Amino acid sequence: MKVLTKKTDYAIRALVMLGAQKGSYVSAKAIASEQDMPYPFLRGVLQEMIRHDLIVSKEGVQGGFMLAKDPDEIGVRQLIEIFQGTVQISECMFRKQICANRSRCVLRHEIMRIEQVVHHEFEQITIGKLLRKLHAGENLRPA
Amino acid sequence: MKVLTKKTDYAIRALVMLGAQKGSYVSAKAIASEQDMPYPFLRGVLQEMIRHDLIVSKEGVQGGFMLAKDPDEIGVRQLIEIFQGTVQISECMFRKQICANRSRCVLRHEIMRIEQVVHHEFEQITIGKLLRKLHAGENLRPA
DNA sequence: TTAATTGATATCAATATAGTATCAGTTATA
DNA sequence: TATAACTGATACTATATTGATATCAATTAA
Ligand code: FES
Ligand code: FES
Repeated sequence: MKVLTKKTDYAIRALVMLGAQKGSYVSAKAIASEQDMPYPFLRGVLQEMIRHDLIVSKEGVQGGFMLAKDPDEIGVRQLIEIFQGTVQISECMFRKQICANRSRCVLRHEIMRIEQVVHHEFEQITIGKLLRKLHAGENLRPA
Repeated sequence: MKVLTKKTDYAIRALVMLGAQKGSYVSAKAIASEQDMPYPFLRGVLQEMIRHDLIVSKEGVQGGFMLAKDPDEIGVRQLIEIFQGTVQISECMFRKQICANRSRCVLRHEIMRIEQVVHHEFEQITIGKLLRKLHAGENLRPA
C-alpha cells in the first residue's frame, strides 16, 4: 500500500524548490540534478502541473518553471488527486446481501469517513508549510 | 489510489460469510458462488488466511473453512496488512536538504501521523461489527 | 546563429494486481 | 473400498499501473 507515488513525490519536491527560488525561473535540468530525479520523467510531471495551473513556464535559454500561485494554496491533497486519481475504496462489497441500499451500507459509510479524514489531513500539508519548515532549518542539521 | 484491493475485499466478504455460519465448515466453492468471486483466486486468499491463523480448514467431503477466532478480533487493518503490506509513504524525500535527520523531518512526521489515524480507524472496523450490522438488517431492504 | 530550454507525444520497462491451471492428499458416504 | 467433494501447494498467465526513455519541433537569450 503506497501512499505517495513517485510522481507525487517528485511534484512536491519540485514545487518546494520552485518556492524556495520565488520570482526566478528554474529549469527542469536544475531540479532534476539537484533533487536526483530522472530528467525526462520530471519533465512529464512538470507539464502535468502546468496543465493544472500550479506552475508556469518560459521556453528557451534561461527558461524554466515558476510557481503560479501562493505556496500555501498548493496542498499535498491536490497533488495526490492529480497524480494518483481520486481515492477508490474498492468495488461495492456484499453486492447481494448488504448493498441493496448503498447509502445505508455501514462499511461503505465508515470507509468514506476515513477517506474524509485522510483528505482533510493531506489538505493541511501545503508547499508553503514545507517551505517554512525548510527555512526554519528544522532538519538541516547533520544527524 | 486504491484503498482496498480485490484480495482484501474478498477476504472481508469471505470472513463475514464464515462468521454468519459459525460452527460449521463452509466450502470455498460455496463462498465463491454466493459472493461471486473467481474460485481459484479465492482459494489463494483463504490459504493465506490460514497461514495467518484467521481461519481453520477441514479437508475432504463436507470440508471447508471456519473462523479461528472471535469475529471482533479480526480487524480490517490486519487484513490490509496481510494482503497489501505495510503502508509505505514514499521513499525518503528531500534527501539532501531536509533528511539529514529523518526523525525530525516534518513532512515525514505529518505523514506518519496520518498513517496512524488511518490504521486506528481501520482497526475499529471488525468482522464482528460488520456481522452485527448485517444481522440487524440495516441494509437488507431493497433500494 | 546557436545552444539551452520547454511542448508534445510515443514508446518501453518494471512492478503489482488479478486470475488460471494442475495435481497430490484427505475424508464422508454410498 | 471406491468415489466424488473437498483442501494444500505451487506454478503459471494476463492485465493494469507505475516508472522511465526517446524524439523532435518550437522558442529564446546571448
Ligand atoms: S459494500 Fe457496497 S454499499 Fe456497502
Ligand atoms: S522526507 Fe525523508 S525524512 Fe523527511
